[in-house]
Amino acid sequence: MRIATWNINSVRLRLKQVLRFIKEQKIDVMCLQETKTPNDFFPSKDFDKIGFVHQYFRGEKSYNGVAIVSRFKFKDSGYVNWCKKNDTRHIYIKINNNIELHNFYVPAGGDEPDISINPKFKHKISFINEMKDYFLSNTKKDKILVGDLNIAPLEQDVWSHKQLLSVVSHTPIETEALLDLIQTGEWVDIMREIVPHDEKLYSWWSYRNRNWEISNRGRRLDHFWISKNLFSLVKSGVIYKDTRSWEKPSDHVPIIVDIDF
DNA sequence: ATGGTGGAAGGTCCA
Repeated sequence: MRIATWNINSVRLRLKQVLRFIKEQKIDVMCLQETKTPNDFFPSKDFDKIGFVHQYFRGEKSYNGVAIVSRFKFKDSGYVNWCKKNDTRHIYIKINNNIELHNFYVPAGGDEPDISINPKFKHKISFINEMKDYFLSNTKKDKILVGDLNIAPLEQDVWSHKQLLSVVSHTPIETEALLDLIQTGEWVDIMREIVPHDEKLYSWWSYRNRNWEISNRGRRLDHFWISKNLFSLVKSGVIYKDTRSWEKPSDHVPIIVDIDF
């Protein structure tokens, strides 16, 4: 089974790119973040046409929104309202063998990395802490977690560790919280299991840099995790950088993982 | 030190 995750920054504006990606890469289950559209306007029929008739999505006007579209039937679906908000940042489904697949869009956190003055940053930290509590109390062992977590946890997950230490996405408060979440949840960070920690690895390049490929000031904000006991089933994992060069690109690129079930 | 760009809106917020 080939599962992919991608923050597409508007599912309606990026529809052609998503369909092209699914087709070219032969994706089976596609997880999307930042769909930015209410459920009534989600382009269901366009996914039906390519055989992705199994769909679950939660969206809202202008902001957030997550979706899972699949060529395989899934058993169950649901979501959690994190931080007592109803802001469409999470859904899950159960794929075959009752494996839970969670799709997250974690708050970006604003500009100021200080919970006492920046409510957005406080929200982000609370969100990560709630995820930790949730997966500690959810004792089910067979899980996958994907999405835009808006944190680049390791030194080589950003173009300059030193220069980004006080930039939201790479502050110690965030990176320590995320690494703690990985550890306590007994997750394997698949891409970092495959790519050595001393190699740069990014999934996002800002729109604000026209020469994004030359300057290569990226960050690894997007993640694909799996429960430790399932990791032996993972056959490959790739951050698919090509889409960043496509016409009208998202600023994020997809992650593709092959799992043997 | 600042602003650079893009998306959903149709002014302004968010990333």
